[in-house]
Amino acid sequence: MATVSNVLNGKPSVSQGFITRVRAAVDELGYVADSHASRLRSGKHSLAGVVVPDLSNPMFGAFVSTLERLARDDGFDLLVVSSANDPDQEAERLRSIRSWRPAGLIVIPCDGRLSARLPRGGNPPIVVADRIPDDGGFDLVAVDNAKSAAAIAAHLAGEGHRTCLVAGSMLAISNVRERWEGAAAAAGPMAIEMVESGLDRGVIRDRLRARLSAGTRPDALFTLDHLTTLVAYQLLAELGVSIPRDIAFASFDDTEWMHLVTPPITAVRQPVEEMARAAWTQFIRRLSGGDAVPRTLRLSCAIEIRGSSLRRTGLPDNAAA
Amino acid sequence: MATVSNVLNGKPSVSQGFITRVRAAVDELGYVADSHASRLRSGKHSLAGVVVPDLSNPMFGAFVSTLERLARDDGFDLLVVSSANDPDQEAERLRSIRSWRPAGLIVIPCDGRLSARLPRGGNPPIVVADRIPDDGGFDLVAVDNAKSAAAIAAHLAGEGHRTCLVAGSMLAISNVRERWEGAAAAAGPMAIEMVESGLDRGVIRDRLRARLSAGTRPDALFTLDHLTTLVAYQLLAELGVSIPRDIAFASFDDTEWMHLVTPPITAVRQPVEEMARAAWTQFIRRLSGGDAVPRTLRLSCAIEIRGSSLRRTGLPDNAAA
DNA sequence: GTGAAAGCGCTAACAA
DNA sequence: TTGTTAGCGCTTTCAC
Repeated sequence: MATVSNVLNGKPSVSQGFITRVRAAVDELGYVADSHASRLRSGKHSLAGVVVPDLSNPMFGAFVSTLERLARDDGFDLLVVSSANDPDQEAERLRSIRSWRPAGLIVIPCDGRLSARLPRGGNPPIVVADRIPDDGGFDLVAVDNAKSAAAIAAHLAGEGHRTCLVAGSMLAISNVRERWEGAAAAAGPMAIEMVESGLDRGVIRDRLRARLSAGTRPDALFTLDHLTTLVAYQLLAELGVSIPRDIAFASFDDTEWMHLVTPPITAVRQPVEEMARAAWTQFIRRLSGGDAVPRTLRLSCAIEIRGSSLRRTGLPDNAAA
Repeated sequence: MATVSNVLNGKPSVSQGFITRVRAAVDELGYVADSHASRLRSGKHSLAGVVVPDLSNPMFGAFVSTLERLARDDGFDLLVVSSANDPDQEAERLRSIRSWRPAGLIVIPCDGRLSARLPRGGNPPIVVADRIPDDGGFDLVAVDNAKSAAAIAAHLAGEGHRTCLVAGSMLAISNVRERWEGAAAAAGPMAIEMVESGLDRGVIRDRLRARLSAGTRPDALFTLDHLTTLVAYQLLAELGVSIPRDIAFASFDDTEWMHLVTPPITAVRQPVEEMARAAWTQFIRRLSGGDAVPRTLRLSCAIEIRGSSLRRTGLPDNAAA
C-alpha cells in the first residue's frame, strides 16, 4: 500500500518490477489517488484559489484562461470564484475558499479594501492582480494605469480637443482612480472632468446620458473600463452623436471589437496575458519561499491610436453649442 | 470536538449555550472546517468539476460565470479546467479532476468522442452542455442548432442570395455539424457549400482567404462559431469586400460587438445563461437521484436579423463575376 | 446534550 | 526494497 503510494509519487526506492505492476493496475482500474486524503496526510497539495470580480468580463476571462494554462503546467488545479464586484461577497468567498486550504490565492479585488475583508486566522500567500489594495503587504501585479491614461489624455489634447469627459466605474477602484489621475495630470490646456459611472449597465447608461445631454457636450470622451466603454459606445450611437465628428472617443481596455467598428476605437491595450503570467510566476515564487518582502510589478500598456480620437476633419473649432 | 462539528453542521442536538459559545470562538479565530478532512470522513462535499474548451471564448466565459453564481447559491465550489480544444488534454483533465472526487461534472466537450475519453473506474454524474457526444447516456443541454441555422439559411435565400459559403471550425463538433446540416437542408434554391475552417486563427484566416479569393465569390457568408466569425469579419474588411454590398454576412453566436459594428451583424443568439442554468438544474437533479434516465434539453435561439444580411440595395441581381 | 473513540484514504516514519 | 503502523482533521457512532 505504501509502495503504491511511492510509485505514484515517484519515490526512488521502488523496484522496477513493482513500478510496472502498479502502473498496469492503475491503468486498468483507472485509479487516481484521493487528493483530499493525500493533502490531509502530507499537508501539501496543488490547489490555487482564484478570486475575480466577474468572469463574464472578457478581460477577466482571458486572465483566468491564461492562469489556468500556467497552473496546469505546474500541476495545479484552480478553484475559481467570483465576487460579483460586491465587497460582501468577496469577503464571504475569501472566507469560504479557505476551507479548501489552497496553497495560495490570486485575487483581483473588487476595491481597495481587500485587507479588511481577509478572514483572520492565517491566510495563505496572496498575489493581488490588476487593482491595487489601499494597504500594502501583498505581492502585486498591475499595469501602469496613470502613465497610459496620461498618454491618451495628452493625445486627445494634442488633437485639439478643448474639453474631455472621463467616465469610469468607481474611484474606489484603484486602477480607475489611477487612470483618472493620470489623465487629469496630462490634460494640459484641455478641460477635463470625471464622472463615476457605476458598475451596473442601467446606471452607467443613465449617468452618461444625463451628462452628455446636459449643457455643452464635451469634445472628447475617455472611458476607463470595459463596461463603461460598451455602454457609452452604444449610447452615442443611439443619441446620434457621431464619432469622431461630434465627439472623440477613447477607451482604457482594448477588446476584440474595438478595431472592428468604424472608425476603430483608440484604446489602451492592457497586457492581460502577461499580467496573468506575472501573477502566476510570483505566486510560485512566493510559495517556494524565495521572496522576503512583497514584490510590486507594473506592466506597460500599448497605446493604440485609431480613428475614433483623431481630429475632426474640416471642422476648425468646437462646433457644439 | 464532536459538538463543534455538530454546531457547524447545524445538527439539532446541541444546546443553545454551546451554539453561542462555539460561534463566538469560530468568529474570533476565523475558523473554517477543512473540506478535505470533512469529505474524507463523511464522503460528501460540494465540489463540482467544470470542463470547458476555452475560457477566453466569451461564450464559455459567460457560461462558467453563470454556473459559478448558481453553484455558489447551492453551496458548491467549482473546479474549472480547460481542455484547450484538445481531445488529449480533455482526457487528461477528465482523469486528473477525479482526484478531487467531485460530486459531479459539467462538461462542454471538445468533440463528439467524449465517452472514449472518460477514465474507467466509475465516473461521477456528468452533465454535458452545448455539444452533443456521439454516444448517448449523458444528461444533455444544448441549443436547437439545426433549426436556428436553417432559419438563417432560409433568410439568406429569401433575400435573394444565390450562393452561400458556410464556414465553421470542424464537423467533428456536433453543433457545427448540426448547424451545417440545418443550413444545407433549408437553403432551397441557394447553392450552399461548407468549409471547415479549423480552430486556429491563422489557419482559419488562410482557409477563408483561399476560398474567398478563388473563383466566384459567394453571395453570402454564414459563419458557425465565434472565432470563425471574428476572423472572417476582419478578413472581409482587409480584402475590401463590403458588407452587405459585396457579400451578405451572418453568424451563429451573437456577441456584444455584433450589433455595434456598421452594419450590425445578423446572428443567432444562443441563450448561454439559460443553458448554464439548465445544466446546473440538471446537475443538482442528477445528484439528488431524481432522474432515472438521462435527460436531453434543447433550448431555442433567437434569430437576430440585422443589416449585414439584407438584400443589397439597388442591385437587381448577383453582380459578382 | 455531551464527550470518547473509531476510521475515512492516504503518506511519513520506521521496522523488517 | 518492502511491509507495518500511526495519524492528518474531521464526522459518525455510541456510551454516558
